[in-house]
Formats: sequence, structure tokens, C-alpha cells
Amino acid sequence: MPQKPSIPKGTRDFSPAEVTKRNYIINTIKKHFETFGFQPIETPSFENSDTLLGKYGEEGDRLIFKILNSGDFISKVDDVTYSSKNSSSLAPKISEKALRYDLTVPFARYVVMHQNEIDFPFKRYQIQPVWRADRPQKGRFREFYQCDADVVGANSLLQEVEFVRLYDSVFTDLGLKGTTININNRKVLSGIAEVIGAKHLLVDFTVALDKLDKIGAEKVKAEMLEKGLSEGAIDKAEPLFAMSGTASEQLDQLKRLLVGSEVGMRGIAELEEIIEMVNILGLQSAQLQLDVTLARGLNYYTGAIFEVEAPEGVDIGSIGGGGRYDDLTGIFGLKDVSGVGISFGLDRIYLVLEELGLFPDDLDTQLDVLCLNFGKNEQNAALKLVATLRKHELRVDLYPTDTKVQKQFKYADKRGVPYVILLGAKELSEGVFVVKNMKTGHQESFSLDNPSQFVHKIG
RNA sequence: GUGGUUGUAGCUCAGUUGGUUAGAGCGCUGGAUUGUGGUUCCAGAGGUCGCCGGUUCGAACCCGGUCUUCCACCCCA
Repeated sequence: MPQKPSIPKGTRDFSPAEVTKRNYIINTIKKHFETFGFQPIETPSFENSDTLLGKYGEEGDRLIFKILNSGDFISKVDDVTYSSKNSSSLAPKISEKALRYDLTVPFARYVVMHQNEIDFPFKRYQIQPVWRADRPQKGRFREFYQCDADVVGANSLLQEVEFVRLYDSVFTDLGLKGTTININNRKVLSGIAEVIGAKHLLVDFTVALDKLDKIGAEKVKAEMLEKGLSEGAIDKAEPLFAMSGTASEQLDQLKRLLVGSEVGMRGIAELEEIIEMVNILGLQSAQLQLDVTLARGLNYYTGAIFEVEAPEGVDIGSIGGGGRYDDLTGIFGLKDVSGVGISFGLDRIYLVLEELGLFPDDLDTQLDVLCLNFGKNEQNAALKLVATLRKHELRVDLYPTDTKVQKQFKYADKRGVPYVILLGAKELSEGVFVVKNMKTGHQESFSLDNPSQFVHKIG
């Protein structure tokens, strides 16, 4: 009895057409990474568990795929742990490795391990899959690609400005107009928490605040209360729930709120500087927007926070995110190295481009020319012709068997091949080959001695 | 991790209060057309009804479990 084939939940196979479209996105992103001066690295698909665990918060730890130890791992567990049936105490004893959860933490590990070979500031990009044991939804998978660019060893806010322009360049090149790059600053959020007397509840406060545009002020306040914030604290945060106006108007409101907080004011100064520089330089198709409620992002961000929204009307969540982390390498023993970076969510960008019909039409053409097969005698001449055309960098194939011409044409049609070559006995005796343009139906003969005539014609 | 939802031909979907042999469109294969695709016409193939179990004389349909899909939380790209 044959087993029914299946793939794990949240994973996907990709057809030739899908891979082509994905490569189109990847190549576009890669091109801009390189023109901005980033260098590629790759890291293993799995890391030692302790490299990853504890870096993404409690929720993150739950979503990390753990890899079972090899060998007779269960016999090495002590009886107390084994009989406790407690997953969290048993897990570390039977699993020492875990699948990569994102590209930033492995990068921090890489920087620390290779600090003596790296020339700082180090700008690296990395395009690899990551895995999360999340429950799949639309635009949410258990295996997906991240395309990251980070800089370490550079404190200047110029980096933040460059990353905004990098986002803008990539999305402009992909034809994705009207993206919104939301920006905020962790220091501002810390400052607010400090001013309202909820410093110890920073994470709960920001997570709740982040939901403002989704669930509304009342529900956000309710969640804050539930998490232990006092009514007085929430009252003090009141101005946040009704922030409006331009970036500079919002910053003025924030300044009034944050006068008493040194961190908060530093955050505001950073935001002002970044926004001003971006405004002076201008963006092509994206829009930079200050969003003081933006808090998502990982626990390790310390300065700027970015999140990119797809154009209005496409409901897919964020298609990119990033920020500055001052001490990520500190966890691995390298102090005082500031990092900042952004990530592109390949799989979600794909869904957005698909939904908006923005993939270029010529991606459908995988083969430029199909040479029909008329049998043994004609094959040699055909193979020779095919080889010549390939030298001209055309994508050319010879149909593998001399089946009915009708069938071969049908195949060419379905593959979307623009040109079909007929080289049968008749043509061979005349020293020519016939080219049919599949779109117009027009046919034309070319000399076998000079195939480049054909190449120039379609070039 | 919590609550819900979905699954029938390669694809999109019908399928009556549980009743004999489960249908359609598209696609596929062959022919009309032995050197010409897309259009048209004719014929044909293709299904353990996601899987396992239960109720019943009888289950695609009812019940339980499980996997999968999508959705809302949680969180995130």
C-alpha cells in the first residue's frame, strides 16, 4: 500500500513559475543590498539552542523548533526529570540544537565569533529561510525567507537614514508604490513608561499600545489595566491615544510629555534627526511615517524601530521590519558594538505583488526557442543549431522525441515558448531552418550556415 | 498555545430529510488534422468522498478522534 504523500503544516512546494517569481524578488533585493555596499554571508540552518533561546522573549522561545538529540537520548535523562513529565525541564536534556528563528541573532553570533577577521563597520546581507513553530495563517508560514541587511560597528544615525532609502529603492524597483515605512524609537517608549511610572511594565505597556489602531483606545486601556498598569499611569499616557498631525507636530506633543525623561528626549532627538534627513533627501515611492504606537519588534531593539506596511488595500500585515540594537553582541561577549538592520519578508512581498498583479509579464517565458524533433536524420543538424543558439545566450531546447508535430507544437504553446524551429528533411535538403513566431503565426526561413541572422532578428 | 472553520476528479466546485452505479465546468488523453499550437467538433480516461474509528439494514452526508486549510486571539515577516 503506497503511502499518501504530504508535507508538514505551514510548508510549501514551489512550482517553476513560483520559483521564478521568488527569484525575481530575491534578485531585486540582492541587487540593492549590493549597491548599498552590503556583503553576503550565510549561517547554518540550525544553531546551538542556547544561542537562540531567551533572545526573543517567552513567546519566541515557544516558537523555536527544537531538534531532538541523536542516539539514545532518552536513556541519558535522569529519572527525576523523566518522570516529572515537565516539557520545559525535559526539553533542554533531549534537545541541544534548534532551527534558526531569524537572521539577526545568528548574525550577532557570527560577528562575535569572527570579530578578528571583520572590518568594522561591517555591512552584511543574508537571504535564507527561517523557521517558526507558529500556527499557519494567510501570509504566515512555518518556513519562510527573510532578507536581512545589517550594519554593526556604526553608531551614526546615517545608517537609519540609509535603511529607509534602501526600503524605498527596493519597493520602487519592484513597482510596489505606496508602501508606508513606520518609524518609532524604543527610547521614546522607554521614556513614556518612565514618565508615567510604569518602567517595570515596559513590555506589557508597549505591546498593548501597539494594538491601538487595531482595537481602539478603550480596549488598549483595558489591556493595560489588566497587565497591572495603574489608572493614574494610563491617564498620564492619554496624549498618546490621540496623537495626530505631521511628524513634527507629533514630536512637539511628545516633547511636552517627555520633558522629565532623559532617555525619552534622546529618542525624540534621534527621530527628529532621521526624519529631517530623509525629508531633505526625499523618497521615490515610499512614505516615512512617525508612529509612536509602533512597538512591535523584538526585545533587543534599543533605538529606532521600523515596520513596513503594504500599500493600502492589501491586508497582509507587515512586509518588513527592523531597528537598532545596541547590545546584541554583548550577549555573546562583545561589548559596545551597535547594530542596526532591516528585514524584507520575501513570502509576504510575493503575496502582495501577486495580489496587485505587479510581476513582470516576461517572467512567464522560461524558454526562448523550442526546436521540433523530426527524427534521427534531422536530429544532428538540430542539435548543432541548438548549440549555436545557446552560445548566443538564448534559452533553447530540442524536443526529445520525434512524436507528432501537432503534439510538439502543443507542448511549445503550453510552455509559452515564443519561437518554434522546424528543421525537417525538406529544410535540411535546402540548408535552411524555419522559425515560427507563436504569437503572430508568421513563419520565416533562415540559412543553417548563418543562424545569427535569426538571433539578430529577435534580439 | 486558545477558540472556530475547511477537506468530494489534476483545478474550481455541485451533491436533496442518510437510500442502489457520486456529478458539472475547466484541464488531461485520443480522433477530425501522418509538417503546424491557440478556436471548434467527437470520443475517452480519471474518485479508497483527507485519514482512522463509531452509529445504522445502509454513511460523501450523523457522532468521536486525527491530519490539513483558512480565520480570530497570542505573536510575528
